[in-house]
Amino acid sequence: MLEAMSSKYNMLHQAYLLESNSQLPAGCSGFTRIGSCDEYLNKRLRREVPAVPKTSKVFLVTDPRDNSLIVKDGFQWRKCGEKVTKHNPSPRAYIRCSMAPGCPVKKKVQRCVEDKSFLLATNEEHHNHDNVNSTPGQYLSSANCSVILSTTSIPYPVLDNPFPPTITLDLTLSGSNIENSRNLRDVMQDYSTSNDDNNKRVEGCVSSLTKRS
DNA sequence: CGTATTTGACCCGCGC
DNA sequence: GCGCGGGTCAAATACG
Repeated sequence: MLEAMSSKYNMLHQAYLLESNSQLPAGCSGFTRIGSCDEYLNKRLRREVPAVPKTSKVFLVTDPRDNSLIVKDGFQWRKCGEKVTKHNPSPRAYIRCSMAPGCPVKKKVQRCVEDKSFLLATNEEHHNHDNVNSTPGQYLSSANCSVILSTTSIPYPVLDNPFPPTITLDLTLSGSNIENSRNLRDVMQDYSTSNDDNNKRVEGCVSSLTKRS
């Protein structure tokens, strides 16, 4: 995960530099344009469309005052279990999509050990129905997400976000030859220079996660 | 009263 | 084979 994040950030950084020099085609800007920038940087990377993974992990920041583990992304979720794991005193919630009968989507949500404002949501399977409340994968304002790191190529935009800035990093491994020119700490420090508190919280939480990985 | 949530028991996989 | 930890299930409880 650390390698993937570093790799993706490096590519994004290059893409940003290229864009700053007006070398990118129109429409290839912003952090949520990962796929198109990726292709622009290395068109030979993948000719064939990779299979959509059945599981994805979303690392997001929520309001610490909000104790709910239900991620408000437009879908209707039903909590079906809760478990306290060994390495984390915060309970892990097991929730299922109740928007449509027979929908196989399951989600595991757990708070970070060091900073309870961070949530790690693990999605399994895919919805067999449309989301009538918003576009798929869209997190709503009540989730209070300010940072979202995704292991899928699907961006997770946030609406009416009171905690700027919002950033989505694609953590999907696009190849085996990953070059790590920057470490994760650099990534987190660079992504925003306007909010030191957020940076410190992200650093602490990421380091706690990487210690166990 | 119907639906959602909680909670503890049970099951299963993995490591020793 | 046994114990531990994670995931699921279902009865009990809460809530609108």
